[in-house]
Amino acid sequence: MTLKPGKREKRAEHNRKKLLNAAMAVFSRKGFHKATIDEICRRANLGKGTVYQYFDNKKELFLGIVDSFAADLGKSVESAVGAITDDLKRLETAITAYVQFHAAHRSFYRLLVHEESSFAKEIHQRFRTEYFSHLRILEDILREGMKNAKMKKMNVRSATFALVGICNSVIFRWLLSERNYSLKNEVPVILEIFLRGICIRPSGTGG
Amino acid sequence: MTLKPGKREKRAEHNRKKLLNAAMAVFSRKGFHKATIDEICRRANLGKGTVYQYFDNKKELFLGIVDSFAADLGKSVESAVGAITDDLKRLETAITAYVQFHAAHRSFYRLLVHEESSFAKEIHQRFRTEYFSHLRILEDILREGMKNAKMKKMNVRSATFALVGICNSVIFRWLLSERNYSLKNEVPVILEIFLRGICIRPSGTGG
Amino acid sequence: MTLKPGKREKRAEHNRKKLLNAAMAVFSRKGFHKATIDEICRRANLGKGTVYQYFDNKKELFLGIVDSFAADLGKSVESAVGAITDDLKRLETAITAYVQFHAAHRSFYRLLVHEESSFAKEIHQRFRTEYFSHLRILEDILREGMKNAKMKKMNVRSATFALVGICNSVIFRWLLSERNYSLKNEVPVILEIFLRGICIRPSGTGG
Amino acid sequence: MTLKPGKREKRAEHNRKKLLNAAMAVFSRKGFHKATIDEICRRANLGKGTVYQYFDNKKELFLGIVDSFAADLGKSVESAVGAITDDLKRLETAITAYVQFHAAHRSFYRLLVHEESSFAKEIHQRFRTEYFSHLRILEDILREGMKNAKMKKMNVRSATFALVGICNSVIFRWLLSERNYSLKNEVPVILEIFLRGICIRPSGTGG
DNA sequence: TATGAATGAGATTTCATTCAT
DNA sequence: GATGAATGAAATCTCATTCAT
Repeated sequence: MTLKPGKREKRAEHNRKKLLNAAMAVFSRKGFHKATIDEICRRANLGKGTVYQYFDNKKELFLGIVDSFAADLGKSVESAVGAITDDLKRLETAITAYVQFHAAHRSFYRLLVHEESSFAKEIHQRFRTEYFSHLRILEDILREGMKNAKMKKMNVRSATFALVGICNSVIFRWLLSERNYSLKNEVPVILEIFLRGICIRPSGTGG
Repeated sequence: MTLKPGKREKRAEHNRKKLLNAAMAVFSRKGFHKATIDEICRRANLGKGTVYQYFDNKKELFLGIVDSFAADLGKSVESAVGAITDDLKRLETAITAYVQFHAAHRSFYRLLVHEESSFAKEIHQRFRTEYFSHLRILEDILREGMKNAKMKKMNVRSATFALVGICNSVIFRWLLSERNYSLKNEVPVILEIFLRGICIRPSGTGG
Repeated sequence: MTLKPGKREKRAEHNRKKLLNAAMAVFSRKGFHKATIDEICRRANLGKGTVYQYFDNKKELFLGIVDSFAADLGKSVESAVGAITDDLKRLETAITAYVQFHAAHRSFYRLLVHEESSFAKEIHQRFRTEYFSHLRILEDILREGMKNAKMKKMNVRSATFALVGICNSVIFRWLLSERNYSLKNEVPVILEIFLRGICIRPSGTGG
Repeated sequence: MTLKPGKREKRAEHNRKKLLNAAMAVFSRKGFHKATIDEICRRANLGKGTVYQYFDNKKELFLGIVDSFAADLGKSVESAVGAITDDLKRLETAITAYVQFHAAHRSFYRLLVHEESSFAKEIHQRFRTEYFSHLRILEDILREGMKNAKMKKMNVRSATFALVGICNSVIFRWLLSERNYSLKNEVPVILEIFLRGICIRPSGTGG
């Protein structure tokens, strides 16, 4: 019980890590609200009070994870990009790193991007036809465009999701902002990117 | 309280609607978990028990809203697209309808896409630098590309969000799926769309 | 909807009966507390409000059943005993009628004598050994007595239950009374009946 | 609040006991359903949550009492019987212990045997004549038998209750069983015991 | 410093009863 | 008379947080 006076901080750091790991596991399985401190500290093999030694409250614990998760993600992308100089290559590498990091930490990704994952899934399952009737419309348009040789042949579903992803992200940004710009004005941007991409001369790039 | 003597069912339907509206308002302000049945029925000017006459439980109430919301969104996009025949025009119209519908129902959109809106905001505010260090990297790449005249000049932030949107959406789709395809293989798709768009002949269109 | 003025009472009586039957069924399956008015009137094919036309409240409905049940039981025993004159024969007949009536209405019997039947069963199952350790002791005594030829050879379990039944019933009576007599003084009565019965000359009667 | 500094477990055990006692008191006054956790923990001077630290739910709390009660009853009978060797003496002692234990814990006995004591009492009071019309018949028979010198003179009411007790207990046993034996066949057993007792040679014993 | 028993505000849900139609 | 939508008091149970040990 009595540690050499030098080991104190060591143990403290160790416990903090144990807690973060346990919390990460539990939060991403259960979502923020359904996760309980009890389960977290049981998993960390630490007393409940100890949690409050290191984190002010449940929310701070959660944000503590976000913190370290975000830092890791940043580092991961950064180191992947590394010394690459070609812009497009850098972009590709960054995207790959980003995507793979999330695939590797899928559970927590869910937590961050679609907080209540189980719910999202349920909604999807129940309203595949209902909720995604607009998705269907978009799909139809794209499919038609491909048939008419106006659009590149590719996985329609992927393209649709990409489009919706752009839209949602733009909307999301707008919502988080002070909303002092018109969302409608973003439509051309969305359209431009989705239709023709951001490259000036799309010739001469490998997939 | 002042109702035309037009039958019981009339009122029943009326109350159901009142509940859905109240629930929509409360859920989207507070998120699913923080919203309370109490507040919902207070806002609807109805007794607590009445909620349970129409919905089995809180979750069903929530899904009841999603249901009608999704139906409305679908109808909105559909009717906007209407009789338009040109593919690209259809697409633009659909996107506009989609974006505007969400802007008009922003509170509920938040609920669906980022269930615990307040949380998302908090994360953003607290970790603007931390969490979005990868965002910064992407931004840098894009900015550089624009400077080097490799990419179109546009709002860097918008472009970045568009890119992240595509990525997230693709990841999300993968997570909801049975994951029997490799996420890594989606990177070229993302890249292709983001860089060169989905149109086959990008010539002759102004930004 | 408008009945001939003479049929009114007819229907009233009919509905009352329907309710009593439905209530009997539901109460005896679920016990008093778990039974709901809803289920009762659904089963009776009558509106919820109608219950309150005939009975002041749930309890009165319950007592209404007890009432008619008790009346039936009384009639059943009475008519069985009928014109029989011999005392012992009367007794045997009465007991048979009593026992059989309860067997025929077992569900409601449970309700009356062991109100929360499911609970009683659960207790029995969980504590067969625990709770009935005293039962085991009694059984041992009786078994021993039979072995030593002091007691008649009979089903030990039946005899034990009979004994406990006497005890419980006597205790029960005492509890319902003003308790102005000593329960201890009842022990000899119990013992006398159980050991030697209430007949004066037990000789010459067939079992 | 004033506790010897003797460890956490000490207090834990102490609180568990306090809860059991409080629960015993409340349950036996109100019956299972009318008893509230609130009242129980108020009486125990403990927080509501504490109840759930020790017992999974209300039912388990209830069964927890049954458990300890049953154990005590068993011990009580056992120790009373102790080293007594004579069968009849053992029996008498056991019965006395059994009866007295219940008299001492009358409130809980009520709970076990007639779960909703208040109800039983109410029925008795309201239907003394109705419900017990069959009791009256039995009483008449016994009274007649005593007058005719066929039965021993004793408190008619006590004898009647004893008889009904035997019957009910036998019926009860049958109900809890798989019912693969005929209840009717138990009538001779009941009759034999009630009329002539279980002793083989009833001669030479005074009432 | 670490612990985990104790806490109690607060949430969901049930259901007997009322009363306008 | 019959109905069943509306009601809201009341009950059980959860769990983040505190604090004595």
